[in-house]
Amino acid sequence: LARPRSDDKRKAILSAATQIFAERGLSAPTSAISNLAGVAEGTLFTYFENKDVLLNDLYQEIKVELADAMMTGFPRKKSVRARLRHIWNCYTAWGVAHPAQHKVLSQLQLSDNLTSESQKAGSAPFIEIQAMAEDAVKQRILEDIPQEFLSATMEASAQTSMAFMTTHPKSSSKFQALGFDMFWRAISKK
Amino acid sequence: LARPRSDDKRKAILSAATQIFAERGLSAPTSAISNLAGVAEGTLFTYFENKDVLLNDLYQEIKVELADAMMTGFPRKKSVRARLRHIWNCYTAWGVAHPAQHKVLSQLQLSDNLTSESQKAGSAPFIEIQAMAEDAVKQRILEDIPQEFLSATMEASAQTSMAFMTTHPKSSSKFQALGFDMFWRAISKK
Amino acid sequence: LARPRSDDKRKAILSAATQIFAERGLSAPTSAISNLAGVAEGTLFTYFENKDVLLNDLYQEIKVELADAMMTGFPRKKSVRARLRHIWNCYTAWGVAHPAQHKVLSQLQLSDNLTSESQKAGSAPFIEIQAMAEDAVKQRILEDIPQEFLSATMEASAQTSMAFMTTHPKSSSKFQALGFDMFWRAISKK
Amino acid sequence: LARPRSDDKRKAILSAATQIFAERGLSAPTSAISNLAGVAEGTLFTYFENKDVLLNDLYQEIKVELADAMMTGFPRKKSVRARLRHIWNCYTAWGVAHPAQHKVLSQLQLSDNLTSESQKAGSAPFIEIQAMAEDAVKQRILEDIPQEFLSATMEASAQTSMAFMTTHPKSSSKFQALGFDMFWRAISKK
DNA sequence: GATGAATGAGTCTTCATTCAT
DNA sequence: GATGAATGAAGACTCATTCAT
Repeated sequence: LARPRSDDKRKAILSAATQIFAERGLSAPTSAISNLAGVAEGTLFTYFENKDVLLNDLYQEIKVELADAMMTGFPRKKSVRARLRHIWNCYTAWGVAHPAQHKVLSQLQLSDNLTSESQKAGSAPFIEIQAMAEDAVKQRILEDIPQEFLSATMEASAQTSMAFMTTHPKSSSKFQALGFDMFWRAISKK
Repeated sequence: LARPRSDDKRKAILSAATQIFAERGLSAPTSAISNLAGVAEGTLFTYFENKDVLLNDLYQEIKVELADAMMTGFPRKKSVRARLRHIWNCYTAWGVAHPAQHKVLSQLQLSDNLTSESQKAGSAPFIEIQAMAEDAVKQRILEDIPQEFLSATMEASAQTSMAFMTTHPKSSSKFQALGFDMFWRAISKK
Repeated sequence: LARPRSDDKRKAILSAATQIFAERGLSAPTSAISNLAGVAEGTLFTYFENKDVLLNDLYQEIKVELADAMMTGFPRKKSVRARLRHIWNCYTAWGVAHPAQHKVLSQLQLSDNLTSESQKAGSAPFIEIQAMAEDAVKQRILEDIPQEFLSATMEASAQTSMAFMTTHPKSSSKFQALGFDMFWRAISKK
Repeated sequence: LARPRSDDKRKAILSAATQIFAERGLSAPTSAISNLAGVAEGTLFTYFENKDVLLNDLYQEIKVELADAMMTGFPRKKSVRARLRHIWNCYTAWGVAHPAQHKVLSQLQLSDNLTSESQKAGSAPFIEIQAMAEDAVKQRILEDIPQEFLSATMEASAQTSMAFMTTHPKSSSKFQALGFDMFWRAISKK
């Protein structure tokens, strides 16, 4: 192959897209992205067929990154609480450490640009978490809460914590802990 | 230009904007709005200086509506739990009954279009709720949670419930109750 | 109405389109047209929804002009030959006098841009000619030639004459006459 | 660059170009051509300096093919009518058998892409026909028609026949014969 | 005040051509 | 020579906003 498609360039575009979309919203021009990535406007379209594909690929990319962050060091053998706490900490830490990715993820989840395939692919890395939750409910460790509702609640609670962790960097760990305690009270038996 | 006369027209535009933004996102063209409102494209700009102003005014409008819905019949004399429950029920019921307003509100809160003034004005109607929460914390009825964090948590939890109430209409009241129970466990002492 | 859509402007755009398309082909940019017409690029699209509509409207416009040129002074009462001669003369004279229109018409007829509706509308003004031809065939004045084939032959022959009339302006009427004589020999009995 | 070696590749590109241009017009992208030809996008440009050169070379190629089709079995010794009939049959048969080539030829002749050199080269193979026609005029077999006008008329008439032969395959030979009869009446003495 | 035509900068995308590999 | 990624100038069309009527 003559000059193979460069993975660096692809990553540069995705990274630029993350930054630009975070700063200017999903309606930001592709030219701003190619510009920041240091490639020609047309080059973006050799790596991503069109803007929608870019959006969807970006979504999956971030989701994988996030899943990686959450599952490294996952204490499979420990208590439900410990495992949830691990996820909670990783998720909120990731969000605070990667505000652009986090913001873009939120925007993408609300937008109409995600294909159902992307959504499926995006939730795949989180299957283990769901399995754990279902188990815990069956074991009567958690309240009888539909699994999806539980996930959604965790998501929402973590988002709230993250927001405060970002806004109050000095109390970051305090809000991280407080958020989890509240979440745990919300879902655990007795 | 001073505030022009026809309040009907202003309301028609705001109502159309709600519908259009809910269906097509905040980047929907103003022409779609004026069109649905039954006024000329230019007319929109005699009622709202520009699109950003429209967005901010719409935000405040919806917030006021929402506050109205939440405060009518507010049981000032009852227990903290009863009062929170009232707010919870009103809020979620309003969201389910007014999906367009609710959706637009979420979009606006995430967008970069809101001025800090709008945000301030938008939270004004909720002062009473905040006061109540602070009181309850002092009275040791609630956990020691910063007031803002408590509000944000309530907001997030209610959003989650609403989403499920809308998606599962038959279990609407079940999710409404479940959501509140979880929220109450999260914040109440012991 | 505030500033009603100006027929002058519409005509200016159509006229500019004729000139530009004749000079640079149907793929000429719309900006060249708006530019020549003395309007903003966007204005073109308030008069014609998109380029295809412009193309189709232009086609019908030219066809009507052409039909007008051919049918004014049409000698309904004279012989078939006289009537065909009238049409021949008008058509070729029109083509020579309006080379841009003529060229664009040819291009449009070959392009894939014409809707079947446009084609129908475009041939409407020529119904009388077709009726005459069919009559003449029945009356045994003309050879037994399918009406459509006869029309097509006339069209092709006239095009050929026009081309030579344009290229050899001094012999214009000679070629006009020669072309018709040949055409008449081709179709007439005996 | 000197003419590169693989004649196969050159032919593949020309053949692909014929098909693509016939289907999608002369504005079809060169990438579609290289793609169909099974070569890289850049390769096309080692065989043809640019798109215009490709267009002109294709024109000459088709013209030569067509001349071949018309002159094989040419009855040099027979009557003018027989010789013209041979040409007529070969031309129309070729057009019907090679619709893509035929269509592209028409498009090229109308386009502004042909250099005068190409046009000269393209008409070279038809010199013999022209010579025959001039002879016949001198011999008073044909009407006194300028040679170029006669050629143009034959071209136009044959095109018309071809169009009907293609559209009405069942009456193909009928239209072939009818067209020639009309053409012959148009040009022959008495 | 109301109207909607006019404006033109801005957007995504295409494509002939170049050139590094 | 062959390849196909890279380029960037167009091009069709949109849309917030202005302003003549």
